[in-house]
Amino acid sequence: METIADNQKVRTAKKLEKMFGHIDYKHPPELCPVRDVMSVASDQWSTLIILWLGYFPILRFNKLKKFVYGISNKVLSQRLKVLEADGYISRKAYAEVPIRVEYSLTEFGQSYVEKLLELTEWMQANSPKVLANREKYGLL
Amino acid sequence: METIADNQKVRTAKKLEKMFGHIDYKHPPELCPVRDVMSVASDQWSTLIILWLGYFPILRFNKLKKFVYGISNKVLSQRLKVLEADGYISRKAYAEVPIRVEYSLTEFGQSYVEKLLELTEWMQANSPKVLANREKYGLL
DNA sequence: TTCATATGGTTACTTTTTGTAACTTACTCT
DNA sequence: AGAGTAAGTTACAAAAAGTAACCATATGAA
Repeated sequence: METIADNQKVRTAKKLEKMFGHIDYKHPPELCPVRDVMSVASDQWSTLIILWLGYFPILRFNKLKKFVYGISNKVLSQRLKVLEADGYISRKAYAEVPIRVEYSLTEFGQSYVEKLLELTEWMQANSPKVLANREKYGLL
Repeated sequence: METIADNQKVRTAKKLEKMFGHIDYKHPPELCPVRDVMSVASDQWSTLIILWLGYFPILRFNKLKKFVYGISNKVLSQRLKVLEADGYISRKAYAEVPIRVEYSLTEFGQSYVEKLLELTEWMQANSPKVLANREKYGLL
């Protein structure tokens, strides 16, 4: 038997489907494109890596480590692997001694970093507000 | 004494300062505006919460929990607190029984979600590429 | 010769963050 | 009386992240 709550659920589900089929109410996370790409976007280290590669076309491991201030070898190495596998960056190793490895954005990564830069512009402009809010709530 | 490497460092540092004073080479993370705002942007759950509140102006705890598929009570409750403290959302509790709590975006949160939506549009458009890359590298 | 430095990582161990699932309070509906 | 609802909290387990030492190989310095 259908209750009022059920009715509401159905209406909501239909409304959702119309408005944004891409984020379905009952969508398993692993099938949601937003979440999928967000596995990179919502990782601070990956985001910083991509941003720095957006500023400098080619960066080597240790240079990257200096720019992405505070990252550990372990996490940097791990993120680089994932970013490469996902097609954001490419890795070129030269058979020199000591070995030289160059990281750079792929075309895909380049298109992503452009979007990302728009978001960081907002961040820079609005950061004072966040800080003000935090002070207001006694978080600083 | 200044070595070639040191020279390069100085030049790089100056170049950086000119190009993007906002992400300083030796900047402590806690003073970097991008990282600061990114503490929200680079959290998947916070991002999804804000996106849903961007679609529906007012959402209650359990509704939000259904939309942000897979989030636990614990994490939802925690993220809502932080988002409120940072000024992205506001919380209104009504002294009813059972208690009713309404969450909505602040003006600041609204301005943020607009930027965020631009990024998710890119995600939706480019998700197939990510999936293709993953397949190519045997990650699927 | 031996020590120090550099590269691009890896490994073992610890700490922090997440996820899971049960529980709470106070009232309503059956 | 028993179940259900709202908005969480709590204790415990699992996963992720941080820390620091280590690796091979070579060059340059003492």
